[in-house]
Amino acid sequence: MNASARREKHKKELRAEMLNAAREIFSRDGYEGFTMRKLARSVEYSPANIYLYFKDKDEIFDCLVDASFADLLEVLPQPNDASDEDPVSLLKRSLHTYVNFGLSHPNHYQFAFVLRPAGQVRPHKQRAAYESLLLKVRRCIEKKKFRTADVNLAAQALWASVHGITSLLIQRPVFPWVERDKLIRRVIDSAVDGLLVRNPGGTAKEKTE
Amino acid sequence: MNASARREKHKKELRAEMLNAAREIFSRDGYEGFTMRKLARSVEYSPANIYLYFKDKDEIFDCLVDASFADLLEVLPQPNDASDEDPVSLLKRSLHTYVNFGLSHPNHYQFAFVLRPAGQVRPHKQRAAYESLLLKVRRCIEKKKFRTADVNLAAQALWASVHGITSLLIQRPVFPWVERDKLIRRVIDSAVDGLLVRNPGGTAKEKTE
Amino acid sequence: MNASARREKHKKELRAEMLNAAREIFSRDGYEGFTMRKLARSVEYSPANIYLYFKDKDEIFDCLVDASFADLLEVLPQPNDASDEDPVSLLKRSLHTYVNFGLSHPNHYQFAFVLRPAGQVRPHKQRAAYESLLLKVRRCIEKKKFRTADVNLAAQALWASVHGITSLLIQRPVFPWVERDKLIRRVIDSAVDGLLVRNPGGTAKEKTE
Amino acid sequence: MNASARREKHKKELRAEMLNAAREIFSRDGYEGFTMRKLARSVEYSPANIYLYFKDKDEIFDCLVDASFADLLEVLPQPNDASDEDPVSLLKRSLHTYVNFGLSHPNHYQFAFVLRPAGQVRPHKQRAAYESLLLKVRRCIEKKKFRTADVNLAAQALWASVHGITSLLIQRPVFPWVERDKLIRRVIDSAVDGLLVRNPGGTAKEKTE
DNA sequence: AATGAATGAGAGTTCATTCAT
DNA sequence: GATGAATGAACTCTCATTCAT
Repeated sequence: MNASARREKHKKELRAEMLNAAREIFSRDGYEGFTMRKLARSVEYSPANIYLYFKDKDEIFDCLVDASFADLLEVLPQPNDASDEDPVSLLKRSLHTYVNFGLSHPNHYQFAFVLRPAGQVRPHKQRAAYESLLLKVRRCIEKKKFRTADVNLAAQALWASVHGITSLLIQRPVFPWVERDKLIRRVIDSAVDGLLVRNPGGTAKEKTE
Repeated sequence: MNASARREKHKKELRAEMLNAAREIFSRDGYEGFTMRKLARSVEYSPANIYLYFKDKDEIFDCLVDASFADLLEVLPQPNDASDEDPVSLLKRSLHTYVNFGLSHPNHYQFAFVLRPAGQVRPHKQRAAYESLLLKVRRCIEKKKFRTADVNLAAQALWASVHGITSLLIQRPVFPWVERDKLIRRVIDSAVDGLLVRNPGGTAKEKTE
Repeated sequence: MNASARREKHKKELRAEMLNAAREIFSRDGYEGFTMRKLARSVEYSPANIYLYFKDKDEIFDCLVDASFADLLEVLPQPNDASDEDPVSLLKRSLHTYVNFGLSHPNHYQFAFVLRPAGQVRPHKQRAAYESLLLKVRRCIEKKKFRTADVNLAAQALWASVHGITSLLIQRPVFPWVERDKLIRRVIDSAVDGLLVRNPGGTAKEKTE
Repeated sequence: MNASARREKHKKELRAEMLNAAREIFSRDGYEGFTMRKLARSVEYSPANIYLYFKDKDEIFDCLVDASFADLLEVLPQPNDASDEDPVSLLKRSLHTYVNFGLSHPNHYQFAFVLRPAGQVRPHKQRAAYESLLLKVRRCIEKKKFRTADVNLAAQALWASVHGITSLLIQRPVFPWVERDKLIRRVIDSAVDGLLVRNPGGTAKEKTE
């Protein structure tokens, strides 16, 4: 039906609008700083109305976390494609994508990795993102590119580095950072190159940044 | 005056006691989970009494952040001592100290680098810690150990890596991390070695972890 | 009109269905525990739809009270039938009926006599039930069975007793009551026998319960 | 200290004032109709202030129930005194006291026996009141005044009657009751006399009311 | 120096009710 | 006849903060 379909659509849009406003507030003010009333004010509806779209505050939060991980996963290069790409290059590309995702969706990133880590985050989707990294690392190991055979060690070291640069850039925007892209490249290159086997020819690019 | 001096001393002690209790609560319960009443109960004074020592909740928080940075600075190897140590080795030692400080004082670390990034952090002491890192990086550059001459680029890349591993380990204690020390060494080695000049002899340790 | 008649009928049925559901909820959850939404969910209509059948929550409540009294009246022995029954025996039978009605329709009884005494109960139907009692008492007096000629005094004393046992049994189901039927009989016998003239022959049954 | 003592006293008075206001509201509006805000308005303090005197709504309610039973117990003739009084006469006196207590403290009575019986009332003091009745009934049985030897049967039948008249008079003040005292006497006399052995001399007063 | 008493503001949430469709 | 969407008002309760003493 046209009427009911329009209504359905409107409902979906409103929900999305609420989620966007909520993400903004959560990121700006933190978990406890978010209030249903702030959200209501922001979307210009009554507080009560929000409860027609979400059971409670936590449901909103969980929705946002899920969505953030889903978005991240979507943007990450899938390990199955890029069939003949050099695994190290694919890996670096992935790490760049990760950082860029964080920087261009800082709110999403906060949800995924910073906010409220104490309150048991359902590890569901989180794990999927980590698995995606594992896969790419495993490829490098299989192709004898890495000095280590410990997939988890390598993956976690890499994650640490990219998380570090991403979260610092997001959380301390006023710090006098050097040129952003150069910095990111430096971090990722060091983190990956540090894992490579030291063949005479050296995969590591030798240019002085 | 003896009496007033004693009083002064008592006041200082009480302030310190309050700050310690506050840090405990802040890091156990988070920023919003901290309440003046909890603090009052903990130090066994009335809530009102706290206001004789601190203007408000935020002042307490800021004090703690400052103190955390001060503590960090104190523990970091001072660049002037250990004059004849290899600057790269000194740098690595510093980075390890940084991570270890964070892990053994997670509360301090949270204050210094994670909590409430929104509320304008006064960059005061924060900068001092960064300066300390800059100094050590500068040494490495002066001694031609690094491929880059950009002190800030190198320092920031290093900081990103160590912050990454520190904050992840603190914030996600339940994640199935590999052996902690090995992971930290891997991160720091990669980050630093990635900056080194590639002399044939290679400073980078070649052992497969 | 056939169509409109059918509609009228449907409307009546729906109203009745709503009232039944409402009674269930009112007596399960109490006056305040009843919510329009619960009712709506129970009859599987929208909350708004209820307002087409009832002005508001209170109207529903009042309807139920009225209905309860009507039901009670229906079940009470009508004074005109059983013409030749001993009036005392008829009276006792009525009182038993009253108590049993209360116990087997505790919801009705709560509505009729316990719930919301504050909110002005419209005395309409309530009075009819009392009249029915008056009639039977009057018979006893006319037949010289009672020591008192004050119909109201006798009726009210009787009502007090049966209301007492009924409401206590309903409201305090966990109390360690003695055998229920014996207790009820004891209450009613005392209440009625206490009103009888003390003829030597004595109507009062002399068995030790 | 004078100052602190005065404060202590003031605090007690305020608490008492709050309890009185609360009882009023609970009785008028029922358990759910009572709100902390109404109470606050009534004592002319801020809602928050009430929480300095009572943990929450339920604590207020429980206090009132306890106090009501305590008051009732206090006023009931103690079974140990009245050494040589006729046990039947003592019993009747007790029942009159019970009814009068209810009528002159209708709010207390509501708390003790009507309000919120569902939510587990702590049976503590309630039982004490019942025990007090049991004792007096037992005396009557020991002195061969009663036809029944079942203490609980007799006690419960009596309780039912007096509860009936008390609660009706309280809850339906607008009903056209006959003269109150006469009615109460009639109910109690019937209830007790109905239990007596039928000796030729008859304890039952033979006057036609 | 210390505190008991008090409060305004605000949190999340629920409810009866309305109204355009 | 029926309902989806919306809301104002109210709820209990907590918090940071103040002020007279």
